[in-house]
Amino acid sequence: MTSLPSLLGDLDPTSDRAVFRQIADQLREAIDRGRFKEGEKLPSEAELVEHYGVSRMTVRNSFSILQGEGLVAAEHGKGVFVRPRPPVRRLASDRFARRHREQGKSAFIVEADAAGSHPQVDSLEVKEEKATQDISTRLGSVRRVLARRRRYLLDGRPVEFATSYLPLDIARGTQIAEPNPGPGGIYARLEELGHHLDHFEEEIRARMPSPSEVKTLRLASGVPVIHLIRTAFDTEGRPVEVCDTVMAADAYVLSYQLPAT
Amino acid sequence: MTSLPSLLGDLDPTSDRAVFRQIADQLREAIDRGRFKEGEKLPSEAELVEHYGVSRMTVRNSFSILQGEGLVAAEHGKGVFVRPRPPVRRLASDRFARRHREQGKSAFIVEADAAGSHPQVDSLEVKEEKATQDISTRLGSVRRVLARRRRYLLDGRPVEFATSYLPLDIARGTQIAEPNPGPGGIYARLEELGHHLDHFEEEIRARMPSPSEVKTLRLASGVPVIHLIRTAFDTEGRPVEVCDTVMAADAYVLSYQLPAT
DNA sequence: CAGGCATACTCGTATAGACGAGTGGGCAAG
DNA sequence: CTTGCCCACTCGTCTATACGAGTATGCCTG
Repeated sequence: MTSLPSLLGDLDPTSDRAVFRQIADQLREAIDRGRFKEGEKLPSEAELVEHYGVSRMTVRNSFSILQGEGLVAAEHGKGVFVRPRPPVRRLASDRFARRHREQGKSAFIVEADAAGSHPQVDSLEVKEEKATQDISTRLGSVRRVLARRRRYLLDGRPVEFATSYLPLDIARGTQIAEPNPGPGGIYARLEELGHHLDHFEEEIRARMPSPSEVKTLRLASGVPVIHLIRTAFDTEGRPVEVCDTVMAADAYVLSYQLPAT
Repeated sequence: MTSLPSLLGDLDPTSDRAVFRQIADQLREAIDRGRFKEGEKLPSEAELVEHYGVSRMTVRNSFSILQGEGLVAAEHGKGVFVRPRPPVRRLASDRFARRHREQGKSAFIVEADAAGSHPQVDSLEVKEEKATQDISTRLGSVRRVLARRRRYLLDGRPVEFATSYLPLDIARGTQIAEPNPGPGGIYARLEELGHHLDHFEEEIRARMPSPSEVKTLRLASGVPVIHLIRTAFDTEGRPVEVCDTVMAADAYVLSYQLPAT
């Protein structure tokens, strides 16, 4: 065990590239080439210290680069491991089509079942509250809204956190204000209430998570979030719902179909 | 200058939260509350060492957390600054509509001009090459493809890097294989060649950038990329182009309209 | 054989010090 | 006044050391 297998090369002392970057480069390349496979343990800090003849902080700096890239994850007491690329969940753009709604189950549950995963919905909160500036603008200057918060899990792993906002004059006193909105979800209820849906607008951003998002989604470091804001419009052009969704980016691929007209 | 303005509190020695995290928390909160504004300089490492009575590495650890979150950026010799949230570029889902194409200018140029920014296209490369497994699959098992690579800049800042892949039997010898594809871009040429476009499929992922992406997009640390793969289908259902796009996530909001049918 | 403990190995946190390198301002020489 | 140098301040990199805490293993004891 004195010398690491020839998986890793030597440092170039003449290079102006910082040592900890050189080490990170070599590890990254070894991972990319499959020398270290998904879930596999990297050499320990001590082994790399020995192999490269550098101090421990330097090795740790290298690891922290790779963590920032989402390539590896450290586990206290065990080692540093190559992060598995988790199976991703595809969100098709037609998931809110009326025909799906008519089957009664929510899009999330249906899709997860189809993929053979165990879906779960969590931390449901339904309450009236003051609209933020942004939500108010999107809903057309409403002051207070009904907020429906929930977290989605797949095989026990939280992957998505979503909040729906609805104007009180639409939602108050209806089943939409109940924890369980009934078959087909709130879109089905909206249509029953005479708010026939015309189209959705979706805005997509990606960014690094806030600490609270890291917590609720149990995100590894180096995993961004996809922030999706969907507004539902009825046939009169009125916005009837805004849904604010934060997704673990390593769990999702969004998919859209656009006409070429 | 002996004591920092009361912008920052004290450490809680009884807390089990690591000191460098407590410091990061305080700085983050101060930034969120606007105590430090966009572009403003944070206290220097030395000042924080003094204020909190910790070692320099501990302060640097705190900064590295905030950098990982994309909240701050260090500038060598100057200080650590609150990252400005750059103005974002919206990509509408109808940007490839035929009516836009008929005006002759590319979507990027038109949109940027409209937003009052100075657009630029860069590092153009057009060549035939072997298709990767993924591209080959998407294009329907083609072996070799025409690849068109280009980088887009906005007011001098690179924001997007894109590669279009086309089957050789469609593109070879046409103006599509020229550096300048002519007015309306390659979609206009495809239609002229009889490949009438029917629809597009877009796949969206978000992830941390690779080192080479950091370089070509000049990304600050803590900025994810949006990875968009668009496939264009003609009216016969044949995929005629795959466009692989990597965007700086802090420069873009994607926007889609979906029918509620 | 089963349970529990000791131990070695892992990463996490923190200190202290050293030198390098980029930036900007002030001062001195021309 | 202008030029150029020096210096103070900034972050970047690296070393060496120490202790804490989580994990796994194997041995020892009952």
